[in-house]
Amino acid sequence: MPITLKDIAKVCNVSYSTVSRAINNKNIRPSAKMDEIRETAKALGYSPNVLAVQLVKRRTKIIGLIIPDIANPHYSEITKCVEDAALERGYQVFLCNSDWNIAKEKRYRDLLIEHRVAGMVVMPVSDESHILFRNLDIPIVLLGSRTKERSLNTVVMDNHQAAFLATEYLIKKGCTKLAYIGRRIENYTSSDRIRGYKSALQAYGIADQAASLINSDSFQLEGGYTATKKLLRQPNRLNGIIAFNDFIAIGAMQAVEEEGYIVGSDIAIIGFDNVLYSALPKISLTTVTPSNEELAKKAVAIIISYVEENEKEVQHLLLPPKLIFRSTC
Amino acid sequence: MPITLKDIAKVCNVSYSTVSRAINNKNIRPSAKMDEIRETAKALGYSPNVLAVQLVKRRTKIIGLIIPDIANPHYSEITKCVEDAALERGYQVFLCNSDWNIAKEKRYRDLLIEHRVAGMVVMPVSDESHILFRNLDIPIVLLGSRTKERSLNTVVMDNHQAAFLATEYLIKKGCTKLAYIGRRIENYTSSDRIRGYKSALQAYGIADQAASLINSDSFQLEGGYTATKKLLRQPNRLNGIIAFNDFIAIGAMQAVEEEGYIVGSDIAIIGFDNVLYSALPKISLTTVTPSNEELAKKAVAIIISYVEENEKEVQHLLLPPKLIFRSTC
DNA sequence: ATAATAGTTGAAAACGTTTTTAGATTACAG
DNA sequence: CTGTAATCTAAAAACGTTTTCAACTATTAT
Repeated sequence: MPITLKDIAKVCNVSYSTVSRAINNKNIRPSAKMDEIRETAKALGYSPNVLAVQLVKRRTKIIGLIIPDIANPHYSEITKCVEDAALERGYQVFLCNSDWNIAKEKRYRDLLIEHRVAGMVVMPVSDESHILFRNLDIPIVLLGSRTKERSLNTVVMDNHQAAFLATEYLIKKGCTKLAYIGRRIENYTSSDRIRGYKSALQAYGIADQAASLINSDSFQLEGGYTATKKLLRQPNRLNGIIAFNDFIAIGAMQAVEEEGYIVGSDIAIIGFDNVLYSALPKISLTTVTPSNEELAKKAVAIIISYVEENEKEVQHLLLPPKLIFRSTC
Repeated sequence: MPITLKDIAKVCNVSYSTVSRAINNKNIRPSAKMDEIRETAKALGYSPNVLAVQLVKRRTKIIGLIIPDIANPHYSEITKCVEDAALERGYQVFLCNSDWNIAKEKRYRDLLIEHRVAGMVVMPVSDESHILFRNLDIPIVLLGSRTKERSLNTVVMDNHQAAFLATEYLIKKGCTKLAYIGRRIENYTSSDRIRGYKSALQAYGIADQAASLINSDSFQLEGGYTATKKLLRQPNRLNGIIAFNDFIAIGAMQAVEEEGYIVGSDIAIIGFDNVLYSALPKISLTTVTPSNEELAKKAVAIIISYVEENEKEVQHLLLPPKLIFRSTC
């Protein structure tokens, strides 16, 4: 059994409250006795029972992180950033993998509440799952997705601006016939990017018939691949593709190459999210993304502001997008 | 403040110990009163305080997972598997990212002890860090790396057999001049694979001059790339490469292609670990790996056997390797 | 109807801390 | 020396549970 305060107290012939004070430096003056207590604590290998501490203090230093798929590099990178940001502030991360499963997400939500976490950072499975996190009297931060109800804190990239930037970049690179490949889903991420795409078209006076909006069957490689194949069979070949995400973009690259065009010079392609694959020399996809570090830092900061500074206001943060220039444009 | 047992007890006019029993179904017979208690608990939104439960039961249902880099797909996949395996047994994962930093690893070790986790699954930063986990009176499982001291549980792929299998496969595919690219490091993973390579050479009567052992500068793409470049400048061209890991293998692929040879037909390449990239159609690397699910399941099972079945024996599990056939051989 | 038994219940202790309270000691000024 | 303030210490309460124990209440067998 682990050593407790009482064990140390017995050895040092003091009460265990004195030991507690010695270890937490709650004494005004340092003294020989205090030193002695600290030394025997170390000698006995004392390790404070965080469970007891948290129980009596009625707060934990744990942040729950709910993400859809830790094996996906996009999420694992964010996880790393959240972990780093938490550690920096003295907090730990309780990892929850919802597996794109809303039932699991709910289960984890309850579990985290039972564990009395300081707060939760959530990348929800879908927009419907947002309601799971309302009225929880634990601070919640939605990461990377906006929501209709304004009661939840959000930290997201400015997707409108991001898509605008991406489209503008292609136009400035000389692209005259553009296509946006994505999924038409009732979802802020999607609709913001589409809006951004459209306002860039307008801002640069690109005619409607020179800019299409194509549906992808999935968010994966295949979706981008088949959509692009279809696009390339149409007359009046396009020369710029904005893909909803990097996977779709990589699928598009494959299709473009198969059809005998050269990615970058014949057809420029830009994606979103800066997935790990995109950096591979063989792929080298130009993409736009928020800084994950920023995203994570802000999210953690919001939670801590609630529990430590007694913040009450709901926060909605829009982070500026960042273009990552590589070889597909 | 959250609802407690006492709140429910007050409403139902019973003692709080009765409420506890009702909620945990510790009563032999179901009765109307029990149902009433459970209903008011639900109505009030009762959520048990796990901290208190864990304190009094003197055990948690948390497994600490210490890995070097969650953003690396290799580790994030294992993380996912550990998380799944834990969830299946009713445990949760406390994620710790050591960042290849032994000081951080130590800090996390202490933190997990303070949290009184049920056990730890560790993928150590280096062989030296093994000693951090000795004599902890918490069950420890080293995942994916063997250690000299037999006091720690280990679950690893049989690296000797794995390298043997990989080499044998190349030989049977018709490769006559082989090279192994890896790092010569005092490390079981490395040395076991080298031994496996050598015993396959011996078993199939490959002469020493037809089989080299090349050092890679790093475990990354570049290491494999430069080593292969060097190899290809030698006379009497090789036709089969066994790389210590997939990154080195992918680097080697790049070099092979640059030198004008065709991966697969001219020069076969096989890696280890089945990193996520390896599955990409553009890469499609043949590789050998353990089943991460198995690895994780066994590790979790060992920890649970200690805490729930009072197991005392240290276990050393060797998991069979698995060849993943793709297009580089 | 009564005794024996089985099942249910409430009080209380325990888990390992922090923190409040009140008491004891020290220090210092008058 | 005494009185007061300042500081330190021990005891006890609290955090929210589970669990033991003893007391009680049904239930069954005689």
